[in-house]
Amino acid sequence: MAYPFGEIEKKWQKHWADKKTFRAENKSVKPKYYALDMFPYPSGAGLHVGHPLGYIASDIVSRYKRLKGFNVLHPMGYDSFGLPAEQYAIQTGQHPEKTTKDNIARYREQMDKIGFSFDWEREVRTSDPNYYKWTQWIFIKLFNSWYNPETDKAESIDTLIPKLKNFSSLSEKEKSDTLMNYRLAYLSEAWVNWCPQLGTVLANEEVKDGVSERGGYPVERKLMPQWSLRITAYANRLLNDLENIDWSESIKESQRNWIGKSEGSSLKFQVADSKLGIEVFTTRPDTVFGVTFLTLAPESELLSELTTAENKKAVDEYVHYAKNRSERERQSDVKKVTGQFTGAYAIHPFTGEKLPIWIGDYVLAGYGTGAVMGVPAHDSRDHAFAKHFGLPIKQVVEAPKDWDIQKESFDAKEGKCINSDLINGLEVKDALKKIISEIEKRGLGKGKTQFRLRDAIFGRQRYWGEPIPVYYKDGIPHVMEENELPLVLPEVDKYLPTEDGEPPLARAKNWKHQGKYEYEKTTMPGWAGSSWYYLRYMDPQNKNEFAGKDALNYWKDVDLYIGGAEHATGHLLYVRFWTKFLFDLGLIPVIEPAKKLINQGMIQGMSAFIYQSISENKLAPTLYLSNELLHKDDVRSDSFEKVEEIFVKSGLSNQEIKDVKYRPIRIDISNLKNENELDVEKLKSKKDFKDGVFFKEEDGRFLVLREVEKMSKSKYNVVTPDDICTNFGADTLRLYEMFLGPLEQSKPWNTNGISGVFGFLNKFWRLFHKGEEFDQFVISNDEPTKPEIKILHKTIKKIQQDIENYSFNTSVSAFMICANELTELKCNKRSILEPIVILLSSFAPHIAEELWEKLGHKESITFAKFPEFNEALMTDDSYDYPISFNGKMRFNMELSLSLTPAEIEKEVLANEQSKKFLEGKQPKKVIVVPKRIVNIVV
RNA sequence: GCCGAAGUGGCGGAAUUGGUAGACGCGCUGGUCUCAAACACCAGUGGGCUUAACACCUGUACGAGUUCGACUCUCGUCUUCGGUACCA
Repeated sequence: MAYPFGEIEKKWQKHWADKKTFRAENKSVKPKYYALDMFPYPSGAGLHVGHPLGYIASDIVSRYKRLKGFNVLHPMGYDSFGLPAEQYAIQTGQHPEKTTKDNIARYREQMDKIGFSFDWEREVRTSDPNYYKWTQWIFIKLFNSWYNPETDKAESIDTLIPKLKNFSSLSEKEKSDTLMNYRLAYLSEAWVNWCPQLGTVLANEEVKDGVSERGGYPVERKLMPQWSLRITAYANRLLNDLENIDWSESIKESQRNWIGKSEGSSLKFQVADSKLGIEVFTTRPDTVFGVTFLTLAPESELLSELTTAENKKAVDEYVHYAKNRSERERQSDVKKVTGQFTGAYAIHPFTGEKLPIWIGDYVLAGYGTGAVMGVPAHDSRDHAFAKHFGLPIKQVVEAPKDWDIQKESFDAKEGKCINSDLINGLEVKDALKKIISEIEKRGLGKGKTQFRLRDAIFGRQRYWGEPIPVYYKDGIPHVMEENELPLVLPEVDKYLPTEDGEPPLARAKNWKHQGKYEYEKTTMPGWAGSSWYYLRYMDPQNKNEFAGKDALNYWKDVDLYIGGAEHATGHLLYVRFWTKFLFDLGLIPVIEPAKKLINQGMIQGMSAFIYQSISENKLAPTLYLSNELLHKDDVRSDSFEKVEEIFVKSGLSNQEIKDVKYRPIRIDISNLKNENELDVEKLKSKKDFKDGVFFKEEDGRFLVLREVEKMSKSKYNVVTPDDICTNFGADTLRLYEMFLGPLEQSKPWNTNGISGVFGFLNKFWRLFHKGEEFDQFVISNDEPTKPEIKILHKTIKKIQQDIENYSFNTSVSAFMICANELTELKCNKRSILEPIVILLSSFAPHIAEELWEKLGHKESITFAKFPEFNEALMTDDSYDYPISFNGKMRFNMELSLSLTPAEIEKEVLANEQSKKFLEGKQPKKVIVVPKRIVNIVV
């Protein structure tokens, strides 16, 4: 008989909600602890078993910290603006707000069933006007700020104006345009990732492999006026401050790569017979004597002036080609070298040589100056370009012997400079210093640091996002007054772009600032609201401020932040950026949002595939083959003869039958009977499959192919936590998700081990109960024995250490060991069990509350005190020493811990068994490690 | 290509500063209980050798090395997963 988890869990979930057990106070004498989960986007698919993994971990820590006497802030909310709800709205006409509300209700219901200790009074939703009012407010602050390089922080734009020459004499439009070059939120013409299918631009990190991350649509480059945030101003600080936060090395490394700092020099090349100059950025100015050509990006503005008449046609054609080559193509054939000679030449600033000027799409317009100096001998890309177009290759750094510079470039930043005039003979490191100072002395350029990081495009041509609080007056953008916020998202008749290609907001009727001025029509990107939500949780109801000073100063920053690693270069970079910005303005007391970050591993799904026939002939019925049939060596098996028969009957010709192909298609895993067998009848009840002909294995089973993939609705492999809560209870789900393995590791979901965890909870329950049905609560008040005390203290120590190391899988094992040992001792003593219930309460709170109440406590176990362990009570007087000979363990020997190493040695050597292994020889050496091991070298 | 993480039984995974490899759980085998099943309980379970036991050999991706002693440290090789991709 299983313990009554159903009743218990319902009872305590209600109790916690009614009593507001987990309410956090903004004023407290207790130390604070802020445990934050990345809030979810409430998708229509509901919560799957991957979501709670991190939530359970942070919940364990939160409950543990409460027991340790902390005032814990553990909130939850919803990142509720975003594309899927809008796509759904376009399809169905249903307002995204409605969809979002419904989805949130479902998420909430699912989360409530798992027994999280969230303070629900602090819930935030980014799509709520009371919330996005402050997102807009921060945008206005960004607009009104610039980054002062001298103070190295953001300041009000007012401090910039006195530094600008002749500013007051400029026209309004000119003033606006000038300041736009400085504002941290600014409007500019920018090359963007335009996704025609989604009808919007995407940020760099929303594009994966040249297609949109959501939906997988092609992305092309387009020049458009765009609102952007000047995150690049913070590049250095975003990089340097990584040193001081306890985040995983892999996340820090991806941020470092994303920021991509490189040091080098700018260098100007004069164009021959022209006033034009071309500035390049290079990290290897030491190779300047190896330059044999220059390459410009196809987007370069200089092209029109540079290109000679006879090359104009070819250049135009190339530019056209390069522009229309989608990002995807560019990326998929990186190896393909393309380019075009402009006909123009540049003058080498040191040697005066004439260098041909080329364009090539391996040069990116957005990085550096959009121009590179070609040093084919020491840069593999330049090398490939030079080889392809037959340009000379000139070696200027010594390479290892037998290195054929014509065949392969020598890119390493080491060796002696050769053929290099004034830096001849210098090591690269020294040559760099010397040549940069020479470049600076001659006024050709200067030492420079370049970042890969680009400014973040902030506008989206979409409906379901925060309106940007900007209006246009005489073509000049103005931000709204703070007291006019929020700028509420207007109603529209359709969620599609207008016929003229304007964003959906252009459909809003009479939507004008003060009834006169056009509002900005783009909305903010998905990451806007999530860039500061951790602050709003501190004071979510505040009507006057984004959060009150007292709350901000009390909670400060997040102590533990848990979420997916996929946000490494998106959200996690933006939230750091906004934090630093708000700090610069004196609005918050911290420069980093989270001290500690843990990336929980992804819980993958097991997709199921079956083979489907595809034929050109429409008359052909669709056949489905069991997994193994296609892999049989003898394809002419009985089944295949039948397959052909069917096709013949449908009127297919021999050739058409030959052309029939089979492809694996995903089917919903709810159609499976067990691990790899399909319930054919169930699948046939679905309309897409009802006319299919299914071919089974000889034994009558229809097998599917299982493959581990990301768990997602579109892959039909989602497992929700609900069934487990119903069948085994939330406590089992919580323990099981932790027991699966280390938190940070990705793993496919399988329920094979769940009975073990469930069995443990029942066993634990039985420690407190007697009778046939284990329904009589019986506890003894006897004094505990020494072994019982030892078990208790060992467990306290282990659980505490494991929680502090976020090693939850091993704590679950420790609980199991503890229950096994106490069961063995038939221990039902209050003095042992009571503290263990407290330990367990962070992991399995419902059963713990119930037992706690039965133990006679009136208050929730949340307010109990975490027991302390005493090392002295855990140790025995003796230790069972493993005795090894030449490092090989041979036998064990129980020895008193009071013995000195010399005494141990004597005892061991005197032992009968030792004599056998010594074979009469004298031991060369005896190593005794007290309380560890004895090793005898023979 | 580059960066990061990781390779341990049939499976998920344990193993303090280098100190009994395989904890705990699943699965499997045998048994007790039961009319039967479920639950529960007991015993066993890396591989090899041996009729069997005692014992022995071998074993943490592979190959070397350091050490009294290596899953753990060093060097090299291979594989898998994740991130990233012409950033000059």
